[in-house]
Amino acid sequence: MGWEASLPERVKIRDVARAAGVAVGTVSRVLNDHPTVTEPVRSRVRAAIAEMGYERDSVAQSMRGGSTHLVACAIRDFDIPRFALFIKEAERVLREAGYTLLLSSTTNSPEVEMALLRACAARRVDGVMTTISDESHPGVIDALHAAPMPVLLIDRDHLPELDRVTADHAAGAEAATRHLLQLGHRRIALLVGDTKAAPSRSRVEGFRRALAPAVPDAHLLRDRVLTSEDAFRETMALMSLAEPPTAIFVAAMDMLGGCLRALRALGLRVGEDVSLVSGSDSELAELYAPPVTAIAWDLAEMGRHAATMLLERMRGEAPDTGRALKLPTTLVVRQSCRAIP
Amino acid sequence: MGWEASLPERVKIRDVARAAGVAVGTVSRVLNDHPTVTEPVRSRVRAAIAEMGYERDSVAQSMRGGSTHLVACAIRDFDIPRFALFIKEAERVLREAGYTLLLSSTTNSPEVEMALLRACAARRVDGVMTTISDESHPGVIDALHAAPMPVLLIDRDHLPELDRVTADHAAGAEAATRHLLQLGHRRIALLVGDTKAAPSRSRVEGFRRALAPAVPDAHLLRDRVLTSEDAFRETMALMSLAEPPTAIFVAAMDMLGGCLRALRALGLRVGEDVSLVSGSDSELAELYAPPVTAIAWDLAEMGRHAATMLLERMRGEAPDTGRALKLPTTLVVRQSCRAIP
DNA sequence: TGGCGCCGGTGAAACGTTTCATATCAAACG
DNA sequence: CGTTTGATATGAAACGTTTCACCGGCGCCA
Repeated sequence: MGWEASLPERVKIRDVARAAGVAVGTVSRVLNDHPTVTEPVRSRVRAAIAEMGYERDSVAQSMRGGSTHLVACAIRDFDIPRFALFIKEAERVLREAGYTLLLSSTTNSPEVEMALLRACAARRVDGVMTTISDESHPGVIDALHAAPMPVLLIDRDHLPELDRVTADHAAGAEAATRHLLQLGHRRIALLVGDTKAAPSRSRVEGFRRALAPAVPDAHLLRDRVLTSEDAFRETMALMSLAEPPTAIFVAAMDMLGGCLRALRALGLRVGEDVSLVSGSDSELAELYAPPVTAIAWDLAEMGRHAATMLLERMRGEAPDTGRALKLPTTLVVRQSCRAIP
Repeated sequence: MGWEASLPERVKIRDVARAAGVAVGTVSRVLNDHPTVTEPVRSRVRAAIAEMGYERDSVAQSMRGGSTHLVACAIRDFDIPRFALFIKEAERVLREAGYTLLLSSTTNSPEVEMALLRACAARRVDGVMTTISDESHPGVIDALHAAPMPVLLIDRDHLPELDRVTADHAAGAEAATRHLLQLGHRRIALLVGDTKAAPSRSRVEGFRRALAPAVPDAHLLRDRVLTSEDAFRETMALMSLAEPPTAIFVAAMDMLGGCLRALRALGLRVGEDVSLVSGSDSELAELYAPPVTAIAWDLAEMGRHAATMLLERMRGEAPDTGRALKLPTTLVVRQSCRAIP
């Protein structure tokens, strides 16, 4: 293999210095583009570096300097396909700024989240962007505040002292619900994720706001829909009620598939037998027959901004107070909702 | 914020030693569970660690020890939704083994890939799992061999001296093509990605094998389909041919959406006007109307095995020769293919 | 020509851990 | 009782870089 036995004895700054006939400090100054080094020396050192294939050891660099140029991103579950866009853009921005992305799953557990923050501190990670699963968990909140590096929250809005990027889920949910109301729907079911976290709570809030002064039927409000199977099960249950809903607003992220599977299993036609709005847009929503009305927002932009804000904060260019960016959501009206008498 | 000005002066091993009234070396031995520490000393040190909230600095640890417990994963593009499953499982296995995943996009460029390997060396990353965009690029091949850490290839099979996990795309493509042939199709279009890399080449190979002794019509063979827009464009072009194909095998990963968009734009019905097979399975394929016949393989298992094999290699538990794991593909027959006279 | 300031370069300390040779001490043994 | 042995703990070196106090020599001015 090459990497196991006969390690070619990594070349270090000392070897370069010896080869170039200068002191190690001088090589370091060349590497870091210090002005106080004369041209002949600089090029001699550069030549030695090139010839010997020297590569800086960033562990040693971090050891001395402090910064690791590592940024951690932690979310509940990577296989939420839409989140890939967030990560992709965040990684791009960070990479172009010389940072490396470190990815970790929180598995939706406060304990894991606390462990993660500790691990980031131990690794001297320069910055963290993360969701958190339970906004009122004191341990996690303490850990966030005690973190020795800047933390940016993804889609969480309850800690004004931290930077955060969110999508306007309340407005999205309100618009979706109004859309259904205008079409004459009164029995509207809502599927959301964990209401311990902002997105689901905001969606419920927007839902209630649109319904007011009427209040939602408790039977039609289902939370803790976290997996595709949950969505399948809840949809089955909803449509088996004595008085089933005339419309389903499947607001939990990427749960449309589970819902559609259930409707298919029940032999119900979307748009005909039950109207449908998805809380997040996807190719599936776009290309399904009929195409499914959905709430859309720009996850790539969200990732881009998250990375940018975190970079500013790490560089100390940000104000003392936490900054909030709330991205707009839009309702993409398609053909999955029918007017009812 | 807490992290900016008044850093609470991180507690180090020396402070713990002083508090416990022992030498730093002793604290280190307690931390690393060395047997040569008496119980009273051990518990005294443990108490001091707990009380002071000491946390090991893993940068310093790596500095001295060598291992960073970092594993890099690099693929072309994260927003290939199916790959999230791979990453998710790989991350889980690695995390449970005490490693942290470092994620990077290669942007399908050999230069970036070479830079990435150098950066991994500089960071003293313990292992790398990666795709590579051009299997015959000498620079990348040299870099792979010169890498000072184990490298595992994802879905690449051309370097027998390296570990690798692949899916049997050739068999999948062959099965899909036979399926279409049996239904009477003769003009079958194939959309694949970059044939500089194994998956696309294997798919073409399986396609040819099924067709033999007939040879594919060059007009119906489209490679370099890398984005959804490419798939859209190529599908439009194919169906506008004087003699359009009766079936499309959209074998490039996650390109089904683009293809379906084009067919919809042309007003062509899947199954009726043109048969369709997708080279990778997805919710879209499963739930589309009609459901789309697709080639499936277990990406989660692929990620799991990749991580496991890399862990074994890093621990030196693997044989000297590169190991290959080829996951089977299955053809999930749905209703997107019609028999033709 | 001698003193001074300045430029370019040097060498060592420091970062926080692990490890290794060494010191200490009690028990065991002749 | 003196010596060996074995078990624990100690202190310093080492990891590879950056930085900083310092030094030699050069040109400039008196």
